[in-house]
Amino acid sequence: MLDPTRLRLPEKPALEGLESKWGPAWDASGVYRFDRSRPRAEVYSIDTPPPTVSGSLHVGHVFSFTHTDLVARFQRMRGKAVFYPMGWDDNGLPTERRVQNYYGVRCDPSLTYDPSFQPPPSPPSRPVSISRPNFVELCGRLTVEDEKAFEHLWRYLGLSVDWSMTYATISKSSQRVSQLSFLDLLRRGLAYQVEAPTLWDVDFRTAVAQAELEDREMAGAYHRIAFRIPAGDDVAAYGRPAVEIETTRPELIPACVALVAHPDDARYRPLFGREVETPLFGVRVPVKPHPLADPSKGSGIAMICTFGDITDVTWWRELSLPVRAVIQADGTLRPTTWGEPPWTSIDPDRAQRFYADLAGLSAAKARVRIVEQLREAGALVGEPRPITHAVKFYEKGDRPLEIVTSRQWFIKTIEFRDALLARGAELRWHPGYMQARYENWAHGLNGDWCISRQRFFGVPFPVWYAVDEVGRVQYERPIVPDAAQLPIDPSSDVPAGYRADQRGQIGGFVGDPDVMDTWATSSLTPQIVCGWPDDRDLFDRTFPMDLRPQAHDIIRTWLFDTVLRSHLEFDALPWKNAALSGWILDPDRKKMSKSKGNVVTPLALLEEHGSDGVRYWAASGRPGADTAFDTNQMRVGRRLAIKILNASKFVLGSAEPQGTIHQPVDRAMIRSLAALVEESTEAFEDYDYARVLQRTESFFWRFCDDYLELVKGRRYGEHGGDAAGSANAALVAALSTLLRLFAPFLPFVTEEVWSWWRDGSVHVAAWPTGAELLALVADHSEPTRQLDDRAYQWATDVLFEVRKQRSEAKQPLKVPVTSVSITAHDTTVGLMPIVEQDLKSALRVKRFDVRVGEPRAIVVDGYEPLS
RNA sequence: AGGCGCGUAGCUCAGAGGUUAGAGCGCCUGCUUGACACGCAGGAGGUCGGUGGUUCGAGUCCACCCGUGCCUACCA
Repeated sequence: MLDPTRLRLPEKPALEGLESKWGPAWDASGVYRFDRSRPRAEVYSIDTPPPTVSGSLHVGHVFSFTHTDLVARFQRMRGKAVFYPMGWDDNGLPTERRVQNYYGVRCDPSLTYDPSFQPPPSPPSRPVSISRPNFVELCGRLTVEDEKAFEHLWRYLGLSVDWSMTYATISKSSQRVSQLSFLDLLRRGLAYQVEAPTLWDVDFRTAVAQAELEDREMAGAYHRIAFRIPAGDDVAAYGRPAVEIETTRPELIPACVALVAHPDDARYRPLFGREVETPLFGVRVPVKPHPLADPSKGSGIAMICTFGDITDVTWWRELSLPVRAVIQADGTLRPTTWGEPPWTSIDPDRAQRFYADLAGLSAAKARVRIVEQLREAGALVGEPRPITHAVKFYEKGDRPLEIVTSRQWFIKTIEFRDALLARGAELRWHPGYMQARYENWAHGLNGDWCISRQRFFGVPFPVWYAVDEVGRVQYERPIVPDAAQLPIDPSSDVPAGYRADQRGQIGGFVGDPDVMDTWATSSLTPQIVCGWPDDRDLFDRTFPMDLRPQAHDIIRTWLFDTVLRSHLEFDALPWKNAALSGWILDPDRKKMSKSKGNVVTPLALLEEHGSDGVRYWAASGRPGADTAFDTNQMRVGRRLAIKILNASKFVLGSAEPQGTIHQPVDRAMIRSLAALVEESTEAFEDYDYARVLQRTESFFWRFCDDYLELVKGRRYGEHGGDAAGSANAALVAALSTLLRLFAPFLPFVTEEVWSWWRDGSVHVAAWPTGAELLALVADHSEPTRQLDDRAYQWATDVLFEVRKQRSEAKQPLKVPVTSVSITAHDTTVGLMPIVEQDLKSALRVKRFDVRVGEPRAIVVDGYEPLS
């Protein structure tokens, strides 16, 4: 166990510089390299979240990535070949935005590639227009820089990633996987294209998915508006000349196609099947019954517009209404000619006059204008009533979403809802209650997954369309490339059987202009990292994966979509376990975010508190629990690391002679350490790393404060070589065990100490077992165990009591205690000979006067005056 | 509105039905002790959010309520 010739103890051990010492050493020795010769059963594979590189890593990333590393290190020490790659999510809108600002450029897809283009040295005030390939090149250039900075931080933090296995979501190989999977879904009819109302961001001018929505509270107003019931109609049944609706979006009146009320609503039943006239525009629209209409909302009758919200889409579809769309892709009201279907009016000139004022305005401006018009026309009943209400936004957007009809690609989701719920139940969630969020989301899905985006930097749809003799694009029959060709970019590559000069020509072809949503590629991370489909050997050794670690706010996107893709592709779960990390909260309990200006630079944190210190803080956050940002905890972690250095120096500094562990106190310590190991292993297997750290730490402090103090004199040989040998053997065994228990949490300090006396890395040392400790002790009979435990307990009781009295007497420790009088039960008194020597040394007590009696008393009689 | 967390010392958190509810930080009092002053020893500090219930026994289980955070939803 201990080789004195191997021992190298530093004079003054310190934490400073351990990160830059061990990072490169691990890299050189390859301790974290994945051994791909191992069979699936001996592999532990991790589907690491690829952080978005356009931006910076924040303390929340450090927090959650540490959690994954803890598990990876545990599994590695358990003997698994850990498959732990690292990815970068450089695909998508955040990168586009960052490149635009960083270089001062804008993508103009109509331009052609300029091979000699160089971005201006500093961003010009007016952005430079560049072609899509040039733009994509700049995205690549910038993300490479970002990825270097990210890797440096992760290495400094001590993530035990195999750095030879990094991937980027925009890389050629990721694009190949993404396009292959898409084409496979297309072939099987699981991906389809359709022109339909879709959620639309008017600033980014792209479709977005349901999963990217968020509600924001906005100021708005209810407008009560009168729809005239045409003369000549029998209005007696309704009894009034007009019906009043309430709306928060009066600017959509020109897009109104019907009114709707609940079928059972007696107030409006007389109107069902009749027509009413829209104010200002005089368009006749039917009044229809539908159960979704809520009699208690507004006036109980609503106008249906194409399209104000998702309910409008439902009504429009289910009631077979026409489309009368006014909001354009850029969010302004379109020019429209009244008098032609569907823009028919009883008074087209009047309608045209009103509308001329609105055309071209943004929705917000049109709202203001139309309220004036309605007021003048007498159609506004009362004044608008201000309210605040939840409005749907694209999560990265600045203006409310609109619903715009456009041609988009979808992946079938709805019909798999039940199967996906079953997959969710099959997955092991850590913590378990996170499954509810997945189920919430699956239950709430209201459409298939829209994966096309009208953007530039992303994985292109690998399809072209023929253009027929009259110039129509044949969307129904996409031309697909051969799998071997992938990845392709249809905007520059040419389909088989065509020439490049036929692009955009009659009888020629066009490429699909869109790119895939970033989640459409991110949802394939298991396929990407495990080598599907080109590296079948790697795939068989790593898939389905063991663990997906991620934050809980992207269950509805990354986790759900990955389960969907794996279900569709392999009819299997992509991983066995999902571990959800919580968020980092401010001291005031709000989620830390950049906008609040309270994000700390992670590297500065690591440098100040040491990577081990920061990891200690992160590891104290239980799976799934939101955790307060607390530099105090980092200081505590740092102190623990320093304590490990010093205690190790003590243990190793005088570890001769080694003997058998035969002293009751030593045996008791070893047995309780064995119990800790068993508990820790079980907790770690259940992903409860926080518990392991907490228990190990608490054991370690007691070990230092009580056990080390108790055996200090003995191990220095004050009570003979045999007694010293037992203490030394127990100390060395305990140190070896504790270092390995701490290794996943504090990789730097544990490796440093390990290197003083052991060959190889602690991070590939075997995870400790209770059995290996118990084997060091010969006698485990019940009477012996009880005696040992009672002796150790009694010794710590005396330790505590005498320390307390010395402290109250304000006596320095160097002052010897002349005698301690002890009154106790006879079984306790019987323990005194076992622990008396240790206690005398530890407490500087000259003599114990012991007698049998009740009640128990431990009394310091006096202190020897210093000469 | 429905669902899921959380509520324990001033702060951050452990307490897996069973002695007198714990730790760290902070605070107070001592102490340069031969691993460590980046340290050591000791002390003060609690109606376990509330009300009922189950139990020999509840911080722990059940019901309801309060506060707080998040997820979800077709709120015109």
